[in-house]
Amino acid sequence: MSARKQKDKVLEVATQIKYKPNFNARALAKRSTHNIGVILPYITNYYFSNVITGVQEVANNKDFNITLFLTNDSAEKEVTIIKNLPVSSLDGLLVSVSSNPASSSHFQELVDDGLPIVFFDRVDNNIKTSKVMQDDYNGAFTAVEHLIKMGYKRIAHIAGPKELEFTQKRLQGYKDALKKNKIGLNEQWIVYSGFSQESGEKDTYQLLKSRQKPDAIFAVNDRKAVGAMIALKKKNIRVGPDIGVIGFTNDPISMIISPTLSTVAEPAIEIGKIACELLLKQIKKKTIPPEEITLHCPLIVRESTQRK
Amino acid sequence: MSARKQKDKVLEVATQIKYKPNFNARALAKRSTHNIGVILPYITNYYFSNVITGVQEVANNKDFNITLFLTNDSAEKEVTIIKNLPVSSLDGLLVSVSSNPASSSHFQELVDDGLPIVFFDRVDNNIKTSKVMQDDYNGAFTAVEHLIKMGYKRIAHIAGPKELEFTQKRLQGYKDALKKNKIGLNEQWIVYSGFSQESGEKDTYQLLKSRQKPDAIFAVNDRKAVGAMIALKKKNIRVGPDIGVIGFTNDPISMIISPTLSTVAEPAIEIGKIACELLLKQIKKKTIPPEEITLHCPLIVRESTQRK
DNA sequence: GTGAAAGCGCTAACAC
DNA sequence: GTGTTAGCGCTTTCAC
Repeated sequence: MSARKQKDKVLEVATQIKYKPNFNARALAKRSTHNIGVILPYITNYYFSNVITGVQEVANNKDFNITLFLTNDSAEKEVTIIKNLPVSSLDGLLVSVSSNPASSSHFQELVDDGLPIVFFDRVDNNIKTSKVMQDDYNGAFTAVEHLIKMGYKRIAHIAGPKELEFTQKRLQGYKDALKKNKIGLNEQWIVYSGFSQESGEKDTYQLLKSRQKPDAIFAVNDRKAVGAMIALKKKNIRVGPDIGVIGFTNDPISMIISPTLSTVAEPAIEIGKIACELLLKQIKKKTIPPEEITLHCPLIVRESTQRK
Repeated sequence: MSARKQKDKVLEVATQIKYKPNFNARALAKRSTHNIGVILPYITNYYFSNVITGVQEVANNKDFNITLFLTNDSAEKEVTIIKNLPVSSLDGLLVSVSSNPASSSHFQELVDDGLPIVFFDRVDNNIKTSKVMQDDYNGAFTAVEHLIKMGYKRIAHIAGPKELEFTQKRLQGYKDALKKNKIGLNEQWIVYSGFSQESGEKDTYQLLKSRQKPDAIFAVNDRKAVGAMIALKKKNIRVGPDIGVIGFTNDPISMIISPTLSTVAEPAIEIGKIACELLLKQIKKKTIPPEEITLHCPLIVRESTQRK
């Protein structure tokens, strides 16, 4: 029997007896697992669930599996997860950090150990690795300039937690758009809190109590914007004519709520795909230098920023 | 030095040099990986993302990691995933099947190989394993009886894909509620299609074209109900007074849309938790017989089923 | 109890 | 090329 035929025969028998290689043995011998970890705050929102979908798609194409870790946006849980991370069964890590991180040392240790890491969305700038994010600064800038163009003059901002990089960028975009258009900044009109719809509602009540009421609200994300709209509706204030509202994300809810919500779109799936591609590239060749990629966020105009 | 002290010393040094056990080696020797796979259609919706969150919570507490697989609701992709499943690095599997499955053999093979499997939500009744689901039949029954009590008489149903178990159960609940209340069944008022909002919108246009128009719509899920509401709004038909609408899920959007959407609540997180607990139990002791658990779904009355 | 050795299933290095 | 063997890092068995 020729070598060729013998090989075919072996292969045939292999499928016949349903031979499946043992991945643990292979990983042990090769020191490579074809498995990447994904750490993020939660998946029960539009943005993160779409990022994961993007990650999954490219990972799947390259025969990588993904192990999911949820921090529930708690810095302590994040540290616990990292401390117990099954590093030996991970070729790399995709991370979106929790709010209020105490330090970066837990991530630094992993990097020092040689584990490839790529941050997305909520990045940790103390760590020298690849990062992919949306253009938070320009997105915010565009949103606020849109409000100004629509004739709003007293523009408030309901922001996220102060510690997060992207919160700061959106805040800066807000401030710079005001400055460029020669509109004074009122610190009372900036409220910091969490990312939830409830936070948005509360923040809005607080704004409505200020001596000089704002005539527009730029929310750090769509969920807070929805909260703001609910608060305004409860106070019988018309969204648009009385107070304009604009969000950030382009959550499908923005098209369903009434009036429909103007917003800045985040390319969530794309972020997931690119982050995963970057990580895979780094896994293949550990020496490539870190890259930082920023994706454009288009303005989407709907009803909530129409004065009439 | 005493044995006790020596042990302490070793442990101390272990943490000092940051010793981390190799999980692949351990898995290879123990034939157990502390890793479970989760296969589901997608995570970009309220229900599945919450199920995952529940799964994650109990898995995490027991030091199990989860590997995520997304079928994108495609039967072919599901088969591919199963064929390439890294069985040797999985202690068990949690599955919600895709629509239109061709057969059950791919799951049966895994079961035959001794891999513990628990189905949730979209179960495969050809396979003898544990299953956890919501009470689809009674949930649907309650929803339709609620419509009848509110005075609606010509009740339509926009359903999901015919092949899925839970679609059939919700359909049966619909039919039985009509029968019990002596309301004739009109087959024209039952429309089958996908689960998306767009499907709900299309289905509704189709219903509006029928000779005798329905005065209420029971949608198989909230997304389709939202689609129905959008269709009705576009046709200037008042949701509630003209045509009542009720959904199934209790997606947060049901509280945000206007009018707010009556629905039947699915205990998504609970489903995830229980499914994972059941799987972990089975992993621990492979001989325990399969269990089937059904969770109650409470009716939630909101504005979309108020006639005035 | 304690310590040595075999073996989990695979890959890579080595000798032929 | 082709076939053999050592070794990945752990657990478990077995002899002491």
